[in-house]
Amino acid sequence: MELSKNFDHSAAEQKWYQHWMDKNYFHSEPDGREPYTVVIPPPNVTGVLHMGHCLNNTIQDILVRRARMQGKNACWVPGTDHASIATEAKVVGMLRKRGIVKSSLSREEFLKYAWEWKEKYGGIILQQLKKMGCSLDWERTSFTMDPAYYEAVIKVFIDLHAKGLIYRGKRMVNWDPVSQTALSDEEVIFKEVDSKLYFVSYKLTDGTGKITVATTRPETILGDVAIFVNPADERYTHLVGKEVFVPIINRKIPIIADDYVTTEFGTGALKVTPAHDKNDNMLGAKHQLKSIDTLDATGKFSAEELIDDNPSAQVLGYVGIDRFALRKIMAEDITALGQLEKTEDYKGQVGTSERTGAVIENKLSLQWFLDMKQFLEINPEILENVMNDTITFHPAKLKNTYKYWLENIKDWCISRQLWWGQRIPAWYAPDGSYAVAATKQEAFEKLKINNEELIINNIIQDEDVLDTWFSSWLWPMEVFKGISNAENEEANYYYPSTTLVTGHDIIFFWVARMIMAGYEYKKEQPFKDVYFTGMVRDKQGRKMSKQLGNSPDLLEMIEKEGADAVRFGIMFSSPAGNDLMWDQAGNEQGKFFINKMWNALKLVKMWEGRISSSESGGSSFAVEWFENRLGQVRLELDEQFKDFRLNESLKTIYSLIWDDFCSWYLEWVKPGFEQPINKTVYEKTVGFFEELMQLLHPFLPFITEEIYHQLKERNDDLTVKQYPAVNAADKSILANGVLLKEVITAIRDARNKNQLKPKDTIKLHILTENKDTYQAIESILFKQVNAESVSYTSANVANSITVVVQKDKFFIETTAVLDTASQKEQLQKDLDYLKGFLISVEKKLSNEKFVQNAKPDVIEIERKKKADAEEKIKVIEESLQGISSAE
RNA sequence: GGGAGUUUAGCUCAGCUGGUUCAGAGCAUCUGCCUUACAAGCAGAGGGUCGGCGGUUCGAACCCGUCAACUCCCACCA
Repeated sequence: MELSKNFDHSAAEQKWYQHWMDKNYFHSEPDGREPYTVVIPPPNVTGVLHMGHCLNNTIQDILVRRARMQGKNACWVPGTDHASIATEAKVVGMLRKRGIVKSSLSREEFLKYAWEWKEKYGGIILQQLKKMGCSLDWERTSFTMDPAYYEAVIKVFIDLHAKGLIYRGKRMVNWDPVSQTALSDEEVIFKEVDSKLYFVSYKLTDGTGKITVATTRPETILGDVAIFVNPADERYTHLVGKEVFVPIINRKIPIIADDYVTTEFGTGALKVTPAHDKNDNMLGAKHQLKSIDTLDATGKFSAEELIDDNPSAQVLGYVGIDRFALRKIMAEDITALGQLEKTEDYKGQVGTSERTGAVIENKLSLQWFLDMKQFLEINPEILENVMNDTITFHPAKLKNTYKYWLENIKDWCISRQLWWGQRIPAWYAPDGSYAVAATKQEAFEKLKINNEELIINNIIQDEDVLDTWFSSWLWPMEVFKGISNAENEEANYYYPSTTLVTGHDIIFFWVARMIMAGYEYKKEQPFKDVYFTGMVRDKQGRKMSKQLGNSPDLLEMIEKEGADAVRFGIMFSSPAGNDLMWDQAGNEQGKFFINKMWNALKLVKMWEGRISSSESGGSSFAVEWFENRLGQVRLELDEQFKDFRLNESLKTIYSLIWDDFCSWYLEWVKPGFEQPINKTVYEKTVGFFEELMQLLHPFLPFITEEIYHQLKERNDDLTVKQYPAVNAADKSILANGVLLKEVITAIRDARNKNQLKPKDTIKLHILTENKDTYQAIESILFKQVNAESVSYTSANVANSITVVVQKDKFFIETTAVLDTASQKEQLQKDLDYLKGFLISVEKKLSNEKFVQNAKPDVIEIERKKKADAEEKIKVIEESLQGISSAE
């Protein structure tokens, strides 16, 4: 069958993925083999594939495919995360478009819409992974809100609550006024913003003067409960103990001394609003001050807690005004009172919501927390086993980051004021008491113990759901039902998983917490290696983002350029843990590479029809050399894979195929025009090509499978073909290969420099002490430098171009006019370099301290260098004489 | 404010235990080729004070100190 001019990626991708699926190659069941388990970092169910996923999943696929070909029982589990905030926001947005307001719906109605939405759009991202060629076990697709998974999350909550690790409390939390929910510290992103520092004076109640404070948030003034100064600050010592009026509202508040206050900042006087700031809250608690919240859940002014102050009409006029608008109005109103002394420009950090981008408010709120410190005390392996590499981080530098986080850990706020997610299994009685239980009935039984009158219909479940990460931290266990059905056969076989591949941006969100859950519930690490990928950036170094529009459409790209080319592009430049600058040019290089292999295939297929049964002729050296070269590279690849240096592996294979196989080997065995090819050589060549495809397969699965099948008729598939054992390489053959390449290059260079046309033939004379070596490679040399004859000589050959390689001399006899001057110049240059080199080596060897201190083998190498250099100098000097005498 | 990292060719990066597999790769550039698989190619070539300074050592891209620039993480001094 005639081969197409180019590789048709669309057809191959469709054909082979379907074929692999039909054969069920990606499905895994526990058996006697060693498992190689990878759980996908579940993308958001709302997500679409982007470059980050492309990198991440390509890496996972490479690892999994290689493991599969190494005879391991590879299992790569796909799935999605319910992503409570992100998904709820999407559903709310969708409803708004249809003219439905969330608050008009009951919880059940809302969830019905949410599930509808999930069923419709939820699986898209998984389908997209198929386009990339990912060899996931689709029969194991999981979702963090699957019934069993849901049950597992609830079970864990109840268990941790029973152990006293989960508690409910009124704490200062990060409040997102847009999604109207509490957030964990990790979900808050600090951004630098230009703001203003307002200098506001507060009048002393005794009429003796005023005190001025600096604040960035004048809108919180009505919630002030005190002014603080540093006790050592002489400017204010006389004021401590006095009272001032809060502007506008004229509530009396005290001036208190506390060394928390920095004298250098602003005026050295600090207004304190315990309801709106973590530090203020801490100060308020320390000095037993009350807390007055002046904002509602949406960040609008609320006068509810100001009721004691008999708010004026002016104050009531603020009700319902958004905090940022209020800031301006407040500044104006204080100015009108003559109490705004000045403003200064100020750069400050503002916390924003990771999901909505809204500026976070600190808010005192009743929430559920996980006691992290206690959790870590119970499970010291969480830190220890990362530090001692039981769980190995790649790159290792992230161990520090991990350690620092654990050592400074704060309690994890796990409740969210949302509907989409696992609903907190706590039930409240009308008297405010509550019970944590799996079902309403159980909760009722518990509550009834202390409340005999209680009626079941009067207890109500907590309205909130759990943080998404409180479900995804169970992922490596629960995808095998390791929580909901602990100690089942599959969980025991596949857990702990082998390698986790994820972005370093979720080391705290996810990786650390999976390690926590793993040790708490399985007393075992969740994975052995963690490969952290960097962020994908554009070639200017900017993060890929929707706003910038610098993120290419991955699916469109795959469609156009092929999955293999895209995989090549992203892998070719992605060192572990470092950000990678993605450039379209990488895809081009991938396409060129694929084309190169396709052409090599065409060449080999051309030989198929003219195989000579004669065993004579052909180059046995080329075959032997490539066989050994393959073995050498296989060992190199093993090392690289061990350290997860995947981009280096790809480069190694790339060069092996392009340079060693195509540029050297195929040229060496290529028969003359329309000449037959030796049968053994042909079969070996096909075998080599197969092995190369096998090595490359994890990286570029489609083209390699296609070529594998094109090479000859067969019933097996590359995807599951097992790697052969590696034989130790024969060093002398490899050395001869290096020599041969060097000689060919040097002679070609000499031809180039002497302006010989490619078609001009030459007569080659070799002056060497190792004639045997050259006789083995003579036929290749002959062909590769376009010589009409090769012969051996024991003396310089006059009127020829002289080339020196290692200790051997080559004389190129040609009819073309020779430029002896440039030849001499070149030889002289080499000679000068060698002489300088020799001097440095001799200096080293005559240095007593070197001879004393250096390792014997290093000295031996230096001695050899000296001898080699001396010999080579001699050879070049002779050549120079030869040229001079010929003139 | 604390911590970590980076700095090597025009660009993106390797360089793992200090020593000839140590100054490398790919891309880009230059020269010559439409050579019977491939011009998406072939054959070659040029290009770097290894961020600066100082030190340790027989020997430093590599170890130490220091300065500089950039990046990231953590931390809400209002």
